[in-house]
Amino acid sequence: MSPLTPEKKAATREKILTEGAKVLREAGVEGTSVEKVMKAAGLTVGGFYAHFDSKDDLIAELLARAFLESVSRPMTLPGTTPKTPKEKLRQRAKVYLSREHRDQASTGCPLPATLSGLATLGGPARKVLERGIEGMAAQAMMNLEGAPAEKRQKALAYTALIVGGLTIARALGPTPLSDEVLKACRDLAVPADAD
Amino acid sequence: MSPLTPEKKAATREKILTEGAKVLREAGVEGTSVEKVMKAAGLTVGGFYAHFDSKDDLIAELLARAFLESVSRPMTLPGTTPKTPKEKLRQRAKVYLSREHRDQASTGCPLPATLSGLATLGGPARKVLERGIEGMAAQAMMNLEGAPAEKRQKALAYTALIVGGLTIARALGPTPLSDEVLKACRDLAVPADAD
DNA sequence: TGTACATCAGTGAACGCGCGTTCACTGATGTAC
DNA sequence: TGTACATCAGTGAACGCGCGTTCACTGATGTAC
Repeated sequence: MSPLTPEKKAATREKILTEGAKVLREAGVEGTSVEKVMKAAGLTVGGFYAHFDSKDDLIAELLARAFLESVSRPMTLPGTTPKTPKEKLRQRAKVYLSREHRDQASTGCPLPATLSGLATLGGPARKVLERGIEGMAAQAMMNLEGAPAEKRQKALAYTALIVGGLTIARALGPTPLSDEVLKACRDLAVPADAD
Repeated sequence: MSPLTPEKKAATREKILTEGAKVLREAGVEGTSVEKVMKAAGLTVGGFYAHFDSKDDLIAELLARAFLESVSRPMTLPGTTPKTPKEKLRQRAKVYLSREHRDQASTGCPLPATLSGLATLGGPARKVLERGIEGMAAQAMMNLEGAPAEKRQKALAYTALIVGGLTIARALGPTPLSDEVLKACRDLAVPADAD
């Protein structure tokens, strides 16, 4: 039926997406060049267009996947088993706002590197961002209490806080001030008032 | 002594910086091209290097100025006179996280458009960012209560929250979700518990 | 006061470079008979 | 089973473009005498 096995092509596409995800998280939208991604996948530039319509097409797909990963990422630290919703939120903030997450951008949240670049991009990428923010907020909502409207509002602010903290910390690099920002956001994200 | 009046040259430099500031806030570090800035200032590309060593030199100066402005910006709404520290903080958040501030990037806070790009830039730009964050936090600290260490921590988290909220809102554009994010951050920034 | 000269802010064309995209090609794979 | 052919993922060179930067120039301004 087909001259090449479709599985092989799909595998190549997967490889491009996997490597592209790393590049995107490190270099942002504008820093992600087609050649860089293809080289990382062990291929040459020209072949790219057998898998994607354009660079924007790739970026949109990468963002969509990155958000899915980001949301489905385990919220717990290895070796710990948080019980209460509050503990879960605290662990999530601890992981998201950790020095490790700040310093290893290539496997972490894609938002800090991409947020600024998205304003330039067109409609599709913005829709992806919208779904991504909704996803992060929905994840937080599961561990909040109160009326739905109140929970949603808290979840959105919580999301903005941890994203803002990580974005600033990444921009500052590994410095004392950067560490301070991370800690300050951890504490505001989940106040230690109740338990 | 000199062939041209130095005042005139200084005025031209000022014009480049003024117009450059607008471009930077709208287009970010990578979107700010020397030609764009010079055209906005009513000049041609070549003349740029009579005033600045390089594009990076311009960016660093623009950022430094933008932070100064951002910090010295009045925290009050026209026609109102907040009295208590809490009221001042609330007004600051209201202005910073307003739809107007989100939609008019060219005259607002430079952080959302520049944060992602700064990771790429070298040491000087990072130092400028550090001073900028310190400045914003110091401004918030003036209206916080408690022990100095506690105040500083709260101020840093407050800064990350409003910057994160505005950055996400700008990336989303003028949408209902974007409005929700702004409101959610305003409420978390200054809880309505005490007065 | 008038003329010749020096300075230099700003002009505009050119440079090398990396980008996204195109395209003629090649070679491995699968089909037809 | 063996041979001729078709397909198409991937190659590698080329394209047009915008970028940061350079550079020979020009023309208004100020100085020297």
